[in-house]
Amino acid sequence: MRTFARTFASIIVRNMARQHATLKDVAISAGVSYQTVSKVINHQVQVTKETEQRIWQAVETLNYRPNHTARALRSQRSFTLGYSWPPSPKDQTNPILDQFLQSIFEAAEERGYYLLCFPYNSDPKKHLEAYGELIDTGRVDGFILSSVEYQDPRVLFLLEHKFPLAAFGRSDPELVFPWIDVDGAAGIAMVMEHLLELGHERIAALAWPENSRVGNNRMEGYFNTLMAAGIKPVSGWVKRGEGKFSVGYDATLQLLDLPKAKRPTAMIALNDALAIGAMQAARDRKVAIGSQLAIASFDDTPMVQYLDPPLTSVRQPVWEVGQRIIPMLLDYIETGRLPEPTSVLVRPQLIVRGSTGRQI
Amino acid sequence: MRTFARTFASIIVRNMARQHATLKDVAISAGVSYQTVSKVINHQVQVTKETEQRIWQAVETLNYRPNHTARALRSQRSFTLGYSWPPSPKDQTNPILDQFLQSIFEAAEERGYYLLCFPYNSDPKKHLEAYGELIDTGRVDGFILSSVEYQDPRVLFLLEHKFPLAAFGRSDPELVFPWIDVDGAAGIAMVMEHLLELGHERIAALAWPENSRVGNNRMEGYFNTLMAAGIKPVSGWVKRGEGKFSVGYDATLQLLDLPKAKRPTAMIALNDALAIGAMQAARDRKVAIGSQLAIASFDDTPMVQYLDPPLTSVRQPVWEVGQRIIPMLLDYIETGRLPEPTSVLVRPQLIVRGSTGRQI
DNA sequence: AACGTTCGGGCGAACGTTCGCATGCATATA
DNA sequence: TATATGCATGCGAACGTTCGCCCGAACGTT
Repeated sequence: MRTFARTFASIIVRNMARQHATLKDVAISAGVSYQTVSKVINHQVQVTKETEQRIWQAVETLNYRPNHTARALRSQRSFTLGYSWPPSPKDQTNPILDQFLQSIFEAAEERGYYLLCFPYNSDPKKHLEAYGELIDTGRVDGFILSSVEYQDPRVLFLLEHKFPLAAFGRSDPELVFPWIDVDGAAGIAMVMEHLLELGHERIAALAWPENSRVGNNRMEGYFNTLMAAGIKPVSGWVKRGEGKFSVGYDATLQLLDLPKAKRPTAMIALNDALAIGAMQAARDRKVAIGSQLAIASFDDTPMVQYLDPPLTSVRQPVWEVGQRIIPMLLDYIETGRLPEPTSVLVRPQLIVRGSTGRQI
Repeated sequence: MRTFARTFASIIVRNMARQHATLKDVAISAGVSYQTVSKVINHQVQVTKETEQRIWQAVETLNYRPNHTARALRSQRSFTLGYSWPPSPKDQTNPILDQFLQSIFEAAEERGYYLLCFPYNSDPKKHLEAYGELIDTGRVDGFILSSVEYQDPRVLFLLEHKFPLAAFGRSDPELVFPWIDVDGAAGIAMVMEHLLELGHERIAALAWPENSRVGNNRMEGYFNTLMAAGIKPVSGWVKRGEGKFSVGYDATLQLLDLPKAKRPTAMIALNDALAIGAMQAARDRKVAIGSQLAIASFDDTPMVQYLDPPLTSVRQPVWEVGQRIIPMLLDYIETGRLPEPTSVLVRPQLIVRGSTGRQI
């Protein structure tokens, strides 16, 4: 037996007697039928200047606002977008969450939409149920997704149900849906070229596990740049693991404990936490960051500018992503056709700081 | 002339022919009237075991889900809560946002509610309009507020409109509304007692401007503890400014450049960014953090555990705040009476690390 | 035998919109 | 003068629920 109404039934409905003006009130005040008022408000029909004038006048004096729920019921559209994202682990902060949210809220509001946010259930099956419920109860017109992976169950589910979505991040190339992504390969390539220019040729990498879509994309920038420079990658110099401090710390200790001839002079990290771990390892081994070991990373968490030395990092154009993903989704919802272009790749920006100071 | 429907009129309504089962479908399938189905689903009426059985069976096979919009229209309740928060400045990350959001999303979902998030408009007048619109269009049943200040316009507005709210943070004592807050005074007092135990008696403070409600509350913990220990506060040792790196850095340099006899041996900061600035200043003046100068702060941003040395800081019980604020608001909405207790103060937790290491 | 009570369930209405079509009137056309 | 065209507006219905009231049958009580 389902229980979707378990709380509903027991609610004591409050009567605040808060009366809003309705279409009918406006109609009476303006001396027309309420359907005409509706049409004027929605700019659907031509009326005489005077009638229109009277109607808007009445709207103004009665302080009329169309009831969203009634409008949604009749038009079968909720003007609401669903969004849920994986929470960041306790020992880390999501560096782009706030900005991304503010950006999509603003872009959505501009077109008359709001965002409905719901918890991220770590059990994929239950998480998909949440999407199903929002769809079936008609609460949302589409979804924003982020942290998309290969064969992402959410993407597959929504495609299967032919329900509109737009994602921050790619999935498998053969899955066609609106997405926008930061060109991670280009970002790391910028870092690599920066290091090459500084004279580094022995560059290690702190990477993520091989099943990470985002990680693999960023690492393309590493391998491609090395290849283009005619440098053969050293297999032991690519360390993989979770993107957290301890992984970066341990991996870097291993690298620094290599015999001098086999030691890298620079390293890139796929995110800031790894790089911060690397910096601590360097300090513990009395290796001067910047001059003896250059370190650079990805994300540009605001506070890395205050590390000692400040960390060179790649900054994602988060605000832009938010501003662009919303129109993609809304165009899809409102026209029923995939937006053109269906997918967008934006370039990140390299922020050079002291951690990649000139080599001695 | 208002334009609330400017986008609405021009929308090409898509016909995805996505058919959901309705009450009537279930009723036909179960051989009863659709109103009876409604009552069974909402547990409002007694029916025979067999009838109920047939109805739930039909619900199951047709995969029926009550249409949220219709339910909201009829019952005049949206089962949605509004939330908007001030975006963090570009050079800082909001350390508790993600956890707080996940917590309130989860707590709300548990009682059948979702959160509608909308952008924070820095112009207070326009920002209040957003609240007004959500109220007037019936999109939300109540609001969550955070970063509440003295004479907070949002609080005043909602109280005036008698619209339900619950806040993370206090406002003026004479304003009665549901709120939950972290006891900042207690948090700083814990830090102060920790420093006193270590033998420090010369303790400076990096504080916020005097019009900050949260800041003043935290500083109570500073002054009260000093007074209780019989230590007279030194006026020049309380530095005030925005809670950012550069302020902490500059203020600390000033303190460290005092003649040795007038110099503090420890300092507290009202947030992590200030403390990180202080640490950098200490490094630049070759002052050993922990032994020569103890530094402690408030917030416990995840990454401060990775600073060198790791930073002693006060951690807010963010998850708990989220779990408790939602029931406060929902009880208020559903019963129409202020929740009991109307306001709650929770204690933060002191996390001791190397930055307050033993004094030499 | 007449009467109240309880139980199971039905019925019409309402929530506030939008939609499709009809209608009346004035103007232009045959 | 009769007929087509356009314009401004009205009308009934529908979206999918919940709500309040009614009704008939079964049961027990006087």
